[in-house]
Amino acid sequence: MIDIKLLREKPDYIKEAIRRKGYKIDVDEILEMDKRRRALIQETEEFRRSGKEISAQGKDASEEDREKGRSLKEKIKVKEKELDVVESDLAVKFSQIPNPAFDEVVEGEGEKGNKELRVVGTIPEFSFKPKDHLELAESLGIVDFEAGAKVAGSQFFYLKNEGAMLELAIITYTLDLLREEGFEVLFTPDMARSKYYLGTGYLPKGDEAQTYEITDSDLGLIATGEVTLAGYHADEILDSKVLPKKYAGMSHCFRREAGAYGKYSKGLYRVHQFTKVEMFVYTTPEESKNMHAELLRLEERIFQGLNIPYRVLEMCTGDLGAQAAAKYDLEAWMPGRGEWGEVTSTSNTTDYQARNLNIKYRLPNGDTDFAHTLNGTAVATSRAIIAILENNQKEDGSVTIPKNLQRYLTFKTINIK
RNA sequence: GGAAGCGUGCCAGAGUGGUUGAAUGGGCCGCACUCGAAAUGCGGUAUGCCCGCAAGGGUAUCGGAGGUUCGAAUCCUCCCGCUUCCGCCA
Repeated sequence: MIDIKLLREKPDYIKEAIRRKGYKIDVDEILEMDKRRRALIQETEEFRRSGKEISAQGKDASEEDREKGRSLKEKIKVKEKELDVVESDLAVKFSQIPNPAFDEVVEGEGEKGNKELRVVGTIPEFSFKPKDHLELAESLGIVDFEAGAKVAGSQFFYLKNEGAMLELAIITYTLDLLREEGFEVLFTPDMARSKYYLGTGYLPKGDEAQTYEITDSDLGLIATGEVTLAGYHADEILDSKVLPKKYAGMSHCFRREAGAYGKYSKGLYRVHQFTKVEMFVYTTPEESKNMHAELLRLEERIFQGLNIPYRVLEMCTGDLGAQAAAKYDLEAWMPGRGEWGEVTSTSNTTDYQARNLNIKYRLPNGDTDFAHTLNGTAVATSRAIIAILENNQKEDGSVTIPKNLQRYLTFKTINIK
């Protein structure tokens, strides 16, 4: 959520921010509700104050005053009920206000407005028609979608043999690299309580529902390690001396992908469960933009190390989502379809997520304020595997393992069975 | 899954109905002492919300939600979490 004081003081700025992101929210209605809320608080508190005067008399309170106390109690109850309704209505509306994009983020609608910053690496030239990863993986015997569909449903899969080992190698390679860069490594829970996945912006209901919920419990399967990594320091006040706190979290990710059946829903590109190493940083407002650049640099380092050609996109205002003030994606070249495909995404959520989850930091002078949080994909193994298979395929259908992964594996190529 | 216990401030730990935001100790910050430091002494040290230009005032918060009472950290109910023991299990 945003700072409600900002809304009161600069409603026009917020209206403009909402417009830039392409949201439709009635700000004036929210301001009215806020006014009403504050008036009710004042009335309630005045009743309470009177009540405290009576109870402060202790045992000596007269029967007359006790009676007065009884009637005040009733009045408070009525006001509180009224206040509850106003507050919960306000909370629903207010939480829909998105995090304003930074001024420098280019305005645009949806994906079309995104800006390509650079292309890195060489797009491979094949003397034959390159196969897509699904065809490669199946003939190599390293993935089994049929069994996945039978046991768990469509868009679930088994990784087999070299495929499974490849996934582990990708993870170990990434974690080694991030440890070297000062990240703490966490293997996180794959489930979280609702306040954490809601607080990070992953909604279980609606047209684009992402999250699976566990029946008869407050738990849901996480759609990303961002949820458990943000939750790690929720309701805490971090000493500014320990910032930035950098975590590399490995988890499985579960996505319902409701309404997302499209052109690329076949194969590993869009699946209900995958493994991901996520980077997550807690820092100060002063440092968050630098840290965002840092996360992007690391994502590039990881993919350069895997020798995968990619391009960097800067998201326009219309493609940031509610949480991010700025966001970059890496798209890897995927020869099988002859197009770029998203492999990472890094967002600066400023204090927006920190407000939802109550993550603060303390300055040396004792003041506290909301921290800034940032997240970025280090590697989502399923999509990395697509890029590795498709870019390193040979005419006979075998695949060469990128050099930096070979030290983690007992084979240098995967051959047709 | 069964049984018992516990949940208080940055930490430890008092407090079982009356002005308790909460004793005491530790930590931390400031000041004094010192050439400097240690030790010692003195003072300070939660957060949200509401009103206010501010000074300041009000209100809430002792795991969470309800309830009893003029008054609850203290009593009652439910929930959540943690610990220990038993069972089961990787």
